[in-house]
Amino acid sequence: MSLADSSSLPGKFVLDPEAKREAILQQAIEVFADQGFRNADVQVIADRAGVGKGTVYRYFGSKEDLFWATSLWIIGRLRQYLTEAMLDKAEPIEKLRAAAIAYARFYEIHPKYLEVFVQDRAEFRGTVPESHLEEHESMIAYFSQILQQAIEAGQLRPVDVRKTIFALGSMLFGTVTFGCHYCKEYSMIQMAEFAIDNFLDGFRATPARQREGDRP
Amino acid sequence: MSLADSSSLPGKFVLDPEAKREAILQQAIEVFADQGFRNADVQVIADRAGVGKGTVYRYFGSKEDLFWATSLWIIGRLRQYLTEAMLDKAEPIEKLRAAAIAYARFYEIHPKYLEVFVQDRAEFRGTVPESHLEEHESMIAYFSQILQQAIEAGQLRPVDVRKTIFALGSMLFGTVTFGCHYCKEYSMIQMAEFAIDNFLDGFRATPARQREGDRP
Amino acid sequence: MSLADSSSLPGKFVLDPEAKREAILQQAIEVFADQGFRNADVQVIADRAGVGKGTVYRYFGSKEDLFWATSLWIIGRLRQYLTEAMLDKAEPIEKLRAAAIAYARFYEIHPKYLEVFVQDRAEFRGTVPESHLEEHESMIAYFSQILQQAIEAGQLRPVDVRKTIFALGSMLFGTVTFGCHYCKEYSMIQMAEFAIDNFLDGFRATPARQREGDRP
Amino acid sequence: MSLADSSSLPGKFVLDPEAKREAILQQAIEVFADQGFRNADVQVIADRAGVGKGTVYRYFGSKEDLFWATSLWIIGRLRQYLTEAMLDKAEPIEKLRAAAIAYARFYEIHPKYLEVFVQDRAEFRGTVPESHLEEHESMIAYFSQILQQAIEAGQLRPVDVRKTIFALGSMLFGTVTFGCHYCKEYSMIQMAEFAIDNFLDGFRATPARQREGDRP
DNA sequence: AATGAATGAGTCTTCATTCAT
DNA sequence: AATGAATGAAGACTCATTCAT
Repeated sequence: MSLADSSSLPGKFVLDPEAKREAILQQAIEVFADQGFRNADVQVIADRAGVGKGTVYRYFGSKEDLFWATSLWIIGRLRQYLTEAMLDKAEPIEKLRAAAIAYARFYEIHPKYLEVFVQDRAEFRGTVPESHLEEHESMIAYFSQILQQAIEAGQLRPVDVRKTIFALGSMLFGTVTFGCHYCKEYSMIQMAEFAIDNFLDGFRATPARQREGDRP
Repeated sequence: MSLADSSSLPGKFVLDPEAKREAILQQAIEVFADQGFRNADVQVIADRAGVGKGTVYRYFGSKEDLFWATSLWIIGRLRQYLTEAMLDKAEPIEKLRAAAIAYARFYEIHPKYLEVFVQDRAEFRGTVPESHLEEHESMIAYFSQILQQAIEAGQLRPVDVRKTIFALGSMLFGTVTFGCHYCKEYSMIQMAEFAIDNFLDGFRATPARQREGDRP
Repeated sequence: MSLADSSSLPGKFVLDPEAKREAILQQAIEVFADQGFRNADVQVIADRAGVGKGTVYRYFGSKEDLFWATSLWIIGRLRQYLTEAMLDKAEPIEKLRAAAIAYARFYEIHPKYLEVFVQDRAEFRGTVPESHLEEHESMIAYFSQILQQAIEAGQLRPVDVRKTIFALGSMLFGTVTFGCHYCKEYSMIQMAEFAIDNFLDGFRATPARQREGDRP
Repeated sequence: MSLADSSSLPGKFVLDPEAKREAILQQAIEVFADQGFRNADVQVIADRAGVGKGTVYRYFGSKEDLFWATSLWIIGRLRQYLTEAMLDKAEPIEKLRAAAIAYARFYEIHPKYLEVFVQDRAEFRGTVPESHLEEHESMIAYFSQILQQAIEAGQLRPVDVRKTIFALGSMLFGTVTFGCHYCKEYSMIQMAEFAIDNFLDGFRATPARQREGDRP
């Protein structure tokens, strides 16, 4: 081992590019969440990530691109979290319910991610990048499929699938961003549970009142 | 009427203070909606309102206070709009439905107001002024009262009123901000109608399926 | 007496022009002293004087002219104060001594005046108005005359009168502005007494050591 | 020497940080002296120093800090100048006299420095930074020591050392700032020489009249 | 004469981005 | 590849002065 091989020396860690990229991303989330996109200072992100300012630009191109990257990263994590939450659910309708509650839990666990998400909506109205739309369409397609299964299994009425998924997504978005912004009496999860149950009730093939007590 | 009565002469209108305040406010809404709060330039607002920059500061104190003023003005208009939409409805449940749809229609007619609303949530997480909270609580109380009446009239199940109002508000907020941001296939109004109907169905004392066709 | 004769009604005093001018001047001194010339806000002066901003401009023309007016007013007061301090002194040399100590006492009693004086020197290096120079020359002439008398009376050596008066003025100015800015251990008056006594000693026809104890 | 060694090429000089800092400082002195602190525009300082405005802020933090830096720099130069002026003087009393005249010469050579000094007193009455007070106390201590030696050597009467040093400093400050502001007939140096000689005379153990002609 | 609303030129300060090392 | 010094455009806010009432 030569003296130049500093990567294995303690004290000053030399990160590989991927780890460096990840470090910048994580700090960017923190700073964007705390300060808002416009208020955030790239220098602060660089400092917290332990890299030079130029490196942030080398890796992400611009402050805006960095923001999109954080946003996309969060969406990826959300997708993964929702997927895992549905793993042990057999019934399509239970998958939807589990996903909805996981959605709230995700942002309850990571409130910073929520702030980034809100920034996303507020700052960049007409300029969502292609990658985001694709990711979004992909999730819609995924949940539409599950909803379709629920309908085909006779669990839900034959509703307009796309419209219903949008309504569900909107409701959840509203619940975590708005409801819990003004309402401190209930947690996001409580509100989401309340919302999804009523939501599903409205669409059930078998009216709710006849299923009284069929959930734990 | 003498020639000196310049206030009625065309060309250069001399606005009274209230009209000037209103003009600034309207332009502020436009600019905040188009550029976002941080991006907005007070000079631009002043120019569009036809006043000096100093006048904007004279009337509103600071850029932030100007923003709060626009935000509060919009909430006032929304409240008025919702109130009018419920005027000719007799049944509590019909009032809620009418208000929900009016909520969407309000932002569909005034998309700029929606952008300001979103800015509100994104920019000022922990710093909402007292006046806003009061206004908000006031609206919650008002709709809670209607919901209570619906319950007492036996039209809705005896749900947790406050929780339900929060859920309703969250759903509507989500519908107008998020749903229609990504979904261009349906109008806000269509989505809101879809959402409110299902929402109410979930809470009806008489299960939805037994009321098939009871709405026009 | 008609009802319109409001000047004699209690509650809201209507000042005659001279009193109003005086009120503005006094408040200007306070504000210039507290904030410095550049930092001072004419609006604040107007408010404190209980007049409109326009009135300040009507009476004094500009902020700078107002400053000169305050400065000149203070010099006038100083002159009067020094004159009174010399009234009961018979000997020329005692007059000079009394004036020097009164100079310090004047600024010790009115520290705000001192601040204005310092502003004067700092802000307007090359732009002293004619009226100030005249006032200044007038005081120099006055004290030169006294000094001349002291020389003719054989109390002081035949020094260059003008030079000596400048030296005396400089020393006193330095004592009140600088010495007492950094030195909190002695009052302006103590420092001025110490300074003037030594100053005069240097110029006495009869060497100081031979007059030991001839002052109380 | 390669062509790439651009630092020695004429035309566009690339200054090292210390030289750049110095350039900004020098221009700041000029501008503060000419315009006064409040009136000075940081942009002008930057332009004259040949750097970007941001660079000024990078080096000095704020306009006020820049001012303190110039002020401190000048004090440092003054101290050095006084020290050199005393080098070839053996007698304590001659050291004091040399320092006093050097004090005047310093400001006569660098009138801009004087203006900065006056700004210092006028603008920042109660907010002198610690570094300035330390510097000041250090100089007082230094001259007090010399004065003490003069007393112990029997050249001066046993006066209150601290008080006398303050009186001397005040007199010199007054001489350069005030005297020479109004009096154009004598140079600072002439006035200071006149003042210090009389000042010392007042404190001599041997009365002045007995030493007639002992100075050139 | 008195007022104070309106104005806009003037300034400090920040920070995204670049680029020489 | 990595850095961080340098930049200058941008923008909030102030306040002396004016002038219509």
